[in-house]
Amino acid sequence: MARNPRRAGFRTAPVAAGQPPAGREPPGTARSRRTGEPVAVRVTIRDVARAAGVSVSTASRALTGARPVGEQIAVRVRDAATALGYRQNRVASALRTQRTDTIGMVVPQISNPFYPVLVEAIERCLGDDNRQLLLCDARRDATVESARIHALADRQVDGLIVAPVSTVASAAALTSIAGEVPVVQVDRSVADTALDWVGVDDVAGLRLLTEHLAQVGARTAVLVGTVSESSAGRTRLAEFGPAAARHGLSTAEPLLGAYGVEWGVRAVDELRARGPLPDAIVCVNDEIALGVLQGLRAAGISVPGEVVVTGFDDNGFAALADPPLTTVRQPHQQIAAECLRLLDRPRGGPTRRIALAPTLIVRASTTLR
Amino acid sequence: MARNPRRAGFRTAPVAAGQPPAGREPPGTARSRRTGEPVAVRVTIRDVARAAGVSVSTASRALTGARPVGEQIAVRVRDAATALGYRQNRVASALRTQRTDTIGMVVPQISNPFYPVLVEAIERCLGDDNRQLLLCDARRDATVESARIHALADRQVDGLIVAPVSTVASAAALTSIAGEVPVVQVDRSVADTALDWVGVDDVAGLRLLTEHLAQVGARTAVLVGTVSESSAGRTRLAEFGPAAARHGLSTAEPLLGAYGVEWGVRAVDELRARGPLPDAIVCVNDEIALGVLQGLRAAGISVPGEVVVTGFDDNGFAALADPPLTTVRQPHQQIAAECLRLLDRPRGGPTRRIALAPTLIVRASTTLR
DNA sequence: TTGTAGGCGTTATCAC
DNA sequence: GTGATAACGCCTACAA
Repeated sequence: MARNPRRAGFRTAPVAAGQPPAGREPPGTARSRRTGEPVAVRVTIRDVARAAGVSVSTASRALTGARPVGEQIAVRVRDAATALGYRQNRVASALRTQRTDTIGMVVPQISNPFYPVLVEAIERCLGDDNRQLLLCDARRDATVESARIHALADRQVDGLIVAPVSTVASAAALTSIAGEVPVVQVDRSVADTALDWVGVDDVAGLRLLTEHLAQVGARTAVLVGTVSESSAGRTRLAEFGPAAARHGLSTAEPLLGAYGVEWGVRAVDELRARGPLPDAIVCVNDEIALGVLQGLRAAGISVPGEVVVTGFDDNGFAALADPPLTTVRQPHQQIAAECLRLLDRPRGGPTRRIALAPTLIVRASTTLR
Repeated sequence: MARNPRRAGFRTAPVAAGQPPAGREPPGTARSRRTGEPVAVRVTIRDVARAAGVSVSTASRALTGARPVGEQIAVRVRDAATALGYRQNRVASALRTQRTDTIGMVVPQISNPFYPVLVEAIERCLGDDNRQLLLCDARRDATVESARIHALADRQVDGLIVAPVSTVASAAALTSIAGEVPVVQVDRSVADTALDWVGVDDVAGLRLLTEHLAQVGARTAVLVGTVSESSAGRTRLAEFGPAAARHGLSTAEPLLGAYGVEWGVRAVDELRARGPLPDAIVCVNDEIALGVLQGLRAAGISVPGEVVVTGFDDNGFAALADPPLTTVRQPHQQIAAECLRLLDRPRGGPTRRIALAPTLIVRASTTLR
């Protein structure tokens, strides 16, 4: 029974305490970028504890405030930390606590001007709380998106904010990852209704627009939208008809194309080929609207004289267009705040879909002067 | 001597092997978001090793490929990993290897449309390499910037890409952090010349612009720039005079204001107050140029008929302006690639400043048809 | 080639 | 309130 000295409970030949293994360079050794000489070996909490003459545990408690600690000692530890220039190793801390204070975010394409503003808003909320944002771009590709989502989860982000590339193709990865980390969808959403979502209230937005169009005297309107799989486009498409009807606007068959300015330009051609122009052209986003304005200008059609045009989002360049574009502004800061609120709330609550009210921004593209 | 059984080399009452401490919930226990029940306890490399019937080290080697491993075993391990749905815990890995496969980036303001394109380019390069981008926004504030830089360093990013807020105020934090993590400046730079920098070749850009202006018949030109501390603005300001002179353009005193569209609009007023307009208005970036176009339009001055206008950056909306804006396009993808190349190169090399050649994009704002 | 045994830096548990 | 210690999950020097 006692023949094998290595039974459970014994350790084999432990190295003498306090004597580092040596023989290889410890991974923490930094080297100066310029000189190549070793510099500023990382200051750990052990160093702080030693300098303050306390144990590592006490130092930790004094610094994190996890538990009460003697008045005098707290000061000594903090002073030592400052003197040594100690900064907590967040990686080690994360391994232990399972918290990274880092939120992951995946957007379909950061160069779509809608997202930088949203990112900025989220980053602002997080920064106030001393958390960081890990941002990924899905290149409008659900496969890339899935890889990014997993990469973020592997890095133990505390939460995940995703604007899904596709209503259908994004669903699987999102649903599966939601089992291991809190997830909130923003702007767009997948078909799976068990996932939280925060975005603009498209119905309200279209109501604002159609109401305004009716007020400026439009009788007929057409929607220029996208065939894309994005849910925002779909909702706006679905809600346009009813909203228009409620305000006495008659509508023609919507024009659907690819997301982007180019489509807006071409849509004008398609529209003219149909026959006489409607009173109003309602675009599902500002980029298409900017394309439409460009197309109309090229065709020598005056805005708002012959036709009025609206966008959606207020992407920062809408105000600079010629004529400046009437549009619906998204409540970015509110959206950001709600996303984080949902991520931070205790798990187990019901699924939420939060649609926030937008603001109508009236500019010259719908108003004669 | 042997009185104290706890001398170095002995462990005190280790817990029986294989018997978890119990009494509290292990941190890795996940709970379903919806049901609150424990689900899918984290799969670690131990589980994989056990399932494959090998030791943890062998499993690690098989998965990371750090060292050769038996053919059969490799397959067994990989199969087990797949079957269990094992995914590496990057936090633990990072603690051990001191690598996070994560790059930090700090931009002055992500809603400045120049940066999303750059971020996208960098993200693309990284994604190809299975690395992630940790993005922060400095809110145009060097204090915030410093906090962000340190937060990223504390998270052990493998490198740091920074577009400094200020030539002077950003220098201290950047220089100090460069001692512990590779840093490269992008677009803008601080005064400290010991830091690597990658950006566009402003001199070449201004040469392209002034050459083009001379070709289209301009004789006089004025620069609309910024008083900001950004280095790009400074360089363009400094280089404008010489470049113009080389191509026989006479220049007036530059107009300097705040970064942004509004300044462009106002600059037109200031310019008109001076007297007759020059032949060309050269703006240090597209946003100012868009403002100038708007201001000129409001004043009923025709572009390019009475005055020609140029921008800098080709920010995506330059093409949509009325008239479309002649500008200088930055080589984003090249800039991104060079940043990463500098970060990844072995330490100890000389400081590099890499200025990449831009492209002139001629549009209607300088060309009569 | 494979297994054993620390240890990366931190925090949580336990005993005092 | 304080200290000793183990463990988070992984990787790797060393021994076999």
